[in-house]
Amino acid sequence: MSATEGQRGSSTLEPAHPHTHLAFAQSRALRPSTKVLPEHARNHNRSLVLQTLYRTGRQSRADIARETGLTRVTVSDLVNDLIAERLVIEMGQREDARPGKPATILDIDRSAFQIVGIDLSEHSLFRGAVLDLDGQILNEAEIALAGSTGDDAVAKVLALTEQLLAKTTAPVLGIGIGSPGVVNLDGVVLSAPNLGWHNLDLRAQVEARFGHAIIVANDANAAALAEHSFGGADGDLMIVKVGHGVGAGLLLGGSPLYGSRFAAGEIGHVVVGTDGGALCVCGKHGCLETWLSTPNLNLAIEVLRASGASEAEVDARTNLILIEAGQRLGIALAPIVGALNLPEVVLSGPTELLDGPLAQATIETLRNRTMAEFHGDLTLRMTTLGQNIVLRGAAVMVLSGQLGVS
Amino acid sequence: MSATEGQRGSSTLEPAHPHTHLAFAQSRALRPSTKVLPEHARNHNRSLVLQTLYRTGRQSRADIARETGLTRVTVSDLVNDLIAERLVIEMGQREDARPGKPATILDIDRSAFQIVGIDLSEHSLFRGAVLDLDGQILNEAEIALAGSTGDDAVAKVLALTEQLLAKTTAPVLGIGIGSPGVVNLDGVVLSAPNLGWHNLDLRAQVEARFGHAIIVANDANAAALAEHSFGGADGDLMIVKVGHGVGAGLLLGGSPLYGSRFAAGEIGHVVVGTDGGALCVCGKHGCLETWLSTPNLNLAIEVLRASGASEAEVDARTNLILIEAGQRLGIALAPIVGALNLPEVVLSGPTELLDGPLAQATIETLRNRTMAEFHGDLTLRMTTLGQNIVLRGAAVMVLSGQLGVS
DNA sequence: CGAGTTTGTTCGTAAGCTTTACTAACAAAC
DNA sequence: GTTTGTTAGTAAAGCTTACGAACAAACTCG
Repeated sequence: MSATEGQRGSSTLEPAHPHTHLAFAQSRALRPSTKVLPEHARNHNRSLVLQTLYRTGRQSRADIARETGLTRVTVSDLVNDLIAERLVIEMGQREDARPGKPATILDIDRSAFQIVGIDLSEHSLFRGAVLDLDGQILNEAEIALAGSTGDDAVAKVLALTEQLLAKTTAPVLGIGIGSPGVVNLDGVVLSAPNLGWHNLDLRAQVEARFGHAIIVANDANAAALAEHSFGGADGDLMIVKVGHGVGAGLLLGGSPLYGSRFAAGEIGHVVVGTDGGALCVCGKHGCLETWLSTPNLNLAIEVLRASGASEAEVDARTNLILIEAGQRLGIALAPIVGALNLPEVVLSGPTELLDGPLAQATIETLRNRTMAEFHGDLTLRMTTLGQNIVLRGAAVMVLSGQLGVS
Repeated sequence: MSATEGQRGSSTLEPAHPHTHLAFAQSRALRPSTKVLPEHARNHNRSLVLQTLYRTGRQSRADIARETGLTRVTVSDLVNDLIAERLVIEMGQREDARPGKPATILDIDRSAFQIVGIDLSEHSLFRGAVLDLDGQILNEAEIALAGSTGDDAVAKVLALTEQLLAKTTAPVLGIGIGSPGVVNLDGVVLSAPNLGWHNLDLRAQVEARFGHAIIVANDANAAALAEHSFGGADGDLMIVKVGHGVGAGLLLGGSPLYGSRFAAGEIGHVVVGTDGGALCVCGKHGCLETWLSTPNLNLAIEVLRASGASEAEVDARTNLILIEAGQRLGIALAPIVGALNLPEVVLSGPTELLDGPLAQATIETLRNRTMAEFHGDLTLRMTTLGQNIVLRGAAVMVLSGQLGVS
């Protein structure tokens, strides 16, 4: 019997029935699935320090200690590591006059690393950018898709990546790729019909070629992360991407929802309403995409324009088309928004189509079809990040994966 | 400069641009929000050991070490703590003949503690039970609600709790309560209209009276946990509770979804379909509850019986009513199931209504309205836990909150 | 100028997990 | 009956990590 054993035995014994509290109360830990070693804890705290610096910027070690609850000693130690890794720099002493030794201001060296972000979700081209650690775009590039699919499309991803890497002017933190379709956590594109990809290990292919840290995820999930980190949204939101197809990304408690088969957010082929609808390429009638995808909307509007009606007539009937589309979106979203108690829905896509009668009709329909108590919390708006939302989301994935920061 | 600093500085310096990998790659940690101390890590590992014992049962220290990845030494140390706390007991040596020193079999002492579970979700009574650590019901009790609301209803909760505590025959691990309505993480019932509760701190009231660890949560969330822990469902599921109202509980990745205002799963007042529907108490037309709640279904069937039609005719038209209800449920669930990529929907409620044409119509409607690729993964079934689902879910909450086990 | 305040570091300590090495206890094979 | 090899569990030592105490530096304020 060891001394340790004896001590513990007597110190942790519980009082007897019926009034027993266990000494420790596991806060809300559900199903711990892997062991935790001291180094994991250290990494966590390291990220915590980075995180506070990333969000607040320009703080002293003592500031960070107060905010994180760690001691100044521990923060100093972690910061020393971060400085040695060139991630954090000392910015000189704090200016403002107050008692005590002046603080040494720290900040993440936001120009020390760069991120390559790539967006594969557009119909006719792949877009990419070099971004700094703040998610600001430093350089852009694009490559026409020209109908490429399969390995040809992969080659274009690699070519674009190469172009972008050539434009970097600092060490590369990682490469983030937002791809359409169903992507698993290992960066394997399980299915992206438009690109002819099935079980394509895109992450491995890019890594084999360039050797950086690569993260591949669904484009809408990337967009949701961007909206959270850079668009001012909080941690619970749904982003609806309207384009050639319709897809969604869900962020719950700050984390993307992937779904049991990584197909969360694939709402384009959910049937909307109980009154039929147009035939969809998938074979069903009345899928959300038949109401809402940009090709379908633009087609309807062009038919209208070619009809020879007056301009006022065309405008009025265009509005009706957009309102109908918005209502259909609202009908589809209402059960989701209600079931998830979502406070925020964000639209991404062509502003001229979405940002007006369509969005208005969507929010009205949502309110008409969900619980009234809940309406005060419910907002629907266009993204503030425009076309770069997936690129910036790809950067968030890299930041989050490499630094634990976002 | 300390030796430590010098070592770290030189050992963690990164190679130069453009080919940089940071020494550590944060696996998938998102936004660390609090510091982690060694004791937290220890608690986590402690729960990990308990968890493997809870699920597998009857293992040796070496077995646990192999399964968790911890060393035998660490497992021994943790197990000694657990034995001192009376949570784990040695069961003697392993029987089967194999080389080497025979193993000492351990198990959680499943009779060492008991749990009180309470279900407030039924319309006319509160039900409760004493359960063991396996979630088996040892003793039951109930108390007629008799129309009580507000403080009267609270008094009945306390009375029922007292009855149950009197029936316990071992130290009480905690008290779990599944309440209808909107419940926040602190056990405050923000809103439960049927009970006349608004911002009622039920957890505090029960704790003040009995002083145990109390967990209060939404009934459907509790049911979802029960279905996962005891009903054989995996970590992603939606449970739909049909009763006086209609509510749902969502489990994503093994964790309940609470929603931004703790109202996740409140789908009873989502409008279904685009063709009107009956007027709901909430003022809207065609809410899910108007199609599916047991009072409404029973009323419709009774009207039918009183109509003087033949028995065959009544049966046939009853079937039509149930099929219609099932279709409406499917219409409401399709966007949710699609958006979340949910593999499993479980129904809880009166078997005679749900388990037949209704469930059949629901699954068919779901399949007709979601992506075909996804159908192979999609199952819909009745719960296997019957009426005790919320009670047992309440026990899971206590197990998970107190031991990190479920 | 002295008192008080704040910063950041150094030193020693406690906790937690690992590695290494050991003993105990067994089966199998000779 | 002995040897060999395996498995279980313990003991000791060491490393990592975070903490508290103490302190020097540098500033403000009265």
